[in-house]
Amino acid sequence: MASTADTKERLRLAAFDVVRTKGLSAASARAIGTAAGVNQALIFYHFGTVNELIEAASNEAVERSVARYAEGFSQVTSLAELLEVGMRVHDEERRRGHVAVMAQLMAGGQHDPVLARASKHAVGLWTAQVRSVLDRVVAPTPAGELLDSADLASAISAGFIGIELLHGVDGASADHAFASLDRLNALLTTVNGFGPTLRAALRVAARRLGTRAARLTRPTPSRK
Amino acid sequence: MASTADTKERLRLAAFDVVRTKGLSAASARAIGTAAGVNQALIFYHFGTVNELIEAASNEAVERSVARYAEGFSQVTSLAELLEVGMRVHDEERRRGHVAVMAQLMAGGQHDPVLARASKHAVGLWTAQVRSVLDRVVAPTPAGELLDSADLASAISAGFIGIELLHGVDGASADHAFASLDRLNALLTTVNGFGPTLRAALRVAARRLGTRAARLTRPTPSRK
DNA sequence: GTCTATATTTGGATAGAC
DNA sequence: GTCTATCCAAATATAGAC
Repeated sequence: MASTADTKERLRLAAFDVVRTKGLSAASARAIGTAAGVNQALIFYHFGTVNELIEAASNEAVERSVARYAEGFSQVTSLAELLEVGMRVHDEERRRGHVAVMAQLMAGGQHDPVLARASKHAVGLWTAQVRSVLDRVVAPTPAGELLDSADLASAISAGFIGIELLHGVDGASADHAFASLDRLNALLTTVNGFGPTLRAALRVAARRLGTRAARLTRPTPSRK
Repeated sequence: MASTADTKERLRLAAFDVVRTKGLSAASARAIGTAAGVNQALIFYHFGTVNELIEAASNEAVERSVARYAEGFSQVTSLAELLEVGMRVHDEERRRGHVAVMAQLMAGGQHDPVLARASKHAVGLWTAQVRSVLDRVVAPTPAGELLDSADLASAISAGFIGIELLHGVDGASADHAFASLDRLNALLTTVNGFGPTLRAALRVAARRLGTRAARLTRPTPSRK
């Protein structure tokens, strides 16, 4: 009592699982079909190509994940709480292998348009979620004057992906990187405890340096 | 007038080039052999397996790269200068496709021990280079009291990899992430302009938050 | 919708001539 | 050391029976 039109669902789940446990390069039609307990030919019948199946699998997974934590994020009221919730979410998503899958898709997406689209969608959903919290919670605070929510949200996404890859290759080094994020966050939270004169001094100094840094960045716009 | 024992060298360069331009999944023995202008069988004769060739190619490239910028890093005397040199190096290495190759290898290294070893070596060399500058230049300053050089160096490496992947999938988003790094650096540099009382207050506050953040981190040690 | 069978291509790897 | 020829495994994708 199983095989109806949820064969597609089983294929999506199996595809996600194979990418998660064995990596993108091992996610062949045969491997996924076997994992799903159905014939590999059904992948092409239902999804067209293997990568389109993987895209569907990723989309489904990321949409569920973001929804899963949406309430938790909505209850955040400070930068410190955002740190706390964000780290809990990241930790849980890491354990579930979801970050690993995203990293695999992003690497594959560098040279495959379908995987690129899937990656952009996944990263975009997480970034939007984080950004909305930043806008609501951090923007009105002193630290918010020094940061741009879109910038920071993208940086957080990129950082998590980078740390995930580092982790799979050199776990100790990834732990170091993670510890560093804590410190920077602590610094930001500390800024929120500053008085008005101090804030003004910070803002001026940061602005001076910010424009200079921006000038250095410009040589590499998003050429693609 | 060419083919002597530098066939190995041509294979290494070709392997690097194929990974750079077409990605790891397209780096087959045949593709690399063709790019090198030699027969694919020579890959197995000289290097054993394709991945071992790719490892040799990566090792050679990263060693040359680090040496290439070593003098520039050695002349850095401040955090602001480190930002400047670091961004110039990153920009140049990105244009040369070296960051892209590292990202490909790290993704592949998640499930392949040879590629994992190559990735660890590459990331390790860059991290060590950055760390040595941090130790020399930043550690004695007020910002240095808030940061750990090993932590920050790993975070920088991870961040660059993450941004690279993000760039290939959503260029605009990657630009946002990069801008954010500038701002954080500006903030750190600003801290270096603080007077002694201010520094002390910062240090105490950061330490308080740091230990709390560390407690949150601990649940995910470098399991592998 | 699902399966079996198969056409076709591509990839890793080796044997053996030169 | 290098090449040709080749074996074998695995991959995508399709045709056609059920």
